[in-house]
Amino acid sequence: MPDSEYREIRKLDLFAQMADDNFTSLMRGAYVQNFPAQIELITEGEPSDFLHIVVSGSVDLFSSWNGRETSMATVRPISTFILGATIKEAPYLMSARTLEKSRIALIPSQDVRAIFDADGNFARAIVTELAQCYRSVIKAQKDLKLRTSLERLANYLLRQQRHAGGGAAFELDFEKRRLASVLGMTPENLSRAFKGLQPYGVSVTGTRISIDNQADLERFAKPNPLIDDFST
Amino acid sequence: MPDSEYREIRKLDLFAQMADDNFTSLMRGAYVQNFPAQIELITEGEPSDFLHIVVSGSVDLFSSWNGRETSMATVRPISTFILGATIKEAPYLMSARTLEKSRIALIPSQDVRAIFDADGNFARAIVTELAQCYRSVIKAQKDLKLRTSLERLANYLLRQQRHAGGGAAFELDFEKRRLASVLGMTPENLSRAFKGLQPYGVSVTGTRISIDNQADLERFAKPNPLIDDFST
DNA sequence: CCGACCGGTTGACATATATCAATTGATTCG
DNA sequence: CGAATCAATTGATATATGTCAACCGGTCGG
Repeated sequence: MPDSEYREIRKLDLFAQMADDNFTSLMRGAYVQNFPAQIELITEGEPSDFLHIVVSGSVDLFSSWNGRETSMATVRPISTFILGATIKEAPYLMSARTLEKSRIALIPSQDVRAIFDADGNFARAIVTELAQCYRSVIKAQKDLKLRTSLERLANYLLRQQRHAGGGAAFELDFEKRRLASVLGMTPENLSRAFKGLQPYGVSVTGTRISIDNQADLERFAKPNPLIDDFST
Repeated sequence: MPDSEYREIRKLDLFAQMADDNFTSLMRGAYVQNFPAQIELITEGEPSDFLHIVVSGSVDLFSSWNGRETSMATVRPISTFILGATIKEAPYLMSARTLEKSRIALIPSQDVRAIFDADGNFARAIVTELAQCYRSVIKAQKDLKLRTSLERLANYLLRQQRHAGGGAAFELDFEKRRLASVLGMTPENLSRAFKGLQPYGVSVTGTRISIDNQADLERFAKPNPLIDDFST
């Protein structure tokens, strides 16, 4: 593993505070691999042998049932995924596929569990990370149960805008079809939802979004930190 | 706190393996209180000062936005709730109210965090519990995004049946209006959904459910451990 | 350059779900 | 008991969302 990557991973909240020795031994067992786009990295139901870290590129977490499929989340550098399965030593609940050419680090789950016992700082970091993931899903659940698809889109745009720096115009970082799936609707409906937000000053050209009337959109979207603020 | 309760709480996965001293000091700071039905114990957005444990009775976790409200989960003895907020030292994401007369233990969040650092077994238990909660919400999310309301009800009935011992007839443990909210539908629709399951051999009398054709219902519901199995 | 392909869009339509209003049936309480 | 609630149900209707088919416009490879 190149030194720059090693240091990037080290800087992750999950690893930043742990003892050098422990980090080194965790990394000794790790693989880092390049994958092309559209490769299925893990499949739901399989045993969770590795904790995954997206070093570059991006990964879609999705799930299927009875011939249907839905995107649950997108993982971007640098963060981990399937921490829950690793900790519980349980099967993956979601599948993962690369969205683009991606570099992924794989750390054997048993090493993670072993070092958890040996390193208090690492243990605390894992708990914090897990609690973060847990709370994120609850927020997503609230978004889904309490809002219509139009409201979900409006709030997504406000979040994305903020994430992109807060300017009136910004880029979607998803393909629209995947955005539709993440928001729990069909691509056709997403298209109509964008139209439905025009009266609130939203205009769309390809992947470029422009929010022409911030106050109006916010009045409609009613963003709420207990649903939309990712950081708490 | 009566000795029997003390021992009950001690037996919880979360506390079973920790050192006696640590458990004792955790309990020393704890309150146990009786609440009547329909009391709001916590309100979303407030700081998470206490980890809560339902000793007896039952508690509804719910959430509101823009005048709408939805049930997220029901907590029954003996288990904890809002562990995520306690760990993150972050505001509650859900409100909680007693569904019936209930006995609740309250452990100061800062004590939980302090003992986490001091007791490796407790730390490991917290991580396991958190991972469990996390995975449960993901399952709920999949249930919601991948299934129609009829399918959600069918699978709920199968889960409930199993939980009640597996016999053809069993009792709902919710009021129907709350079940509707948990399943993400209106009470009216739940009523129609029960009708919609009649062709698959489901009959309903008040809160009593009878599954007359197990195979038929399962063929329709297509239960899947990665969504419906609570234990993994 | 052309044609195949693919994502996105649009319109027509079907289905699922919510809403509103009214009724029923059980339970509580004076 | 009888009035008042309240959950549950039902029917009529409205709205939201999904499905299907057609079309558009870019991109890519021969």
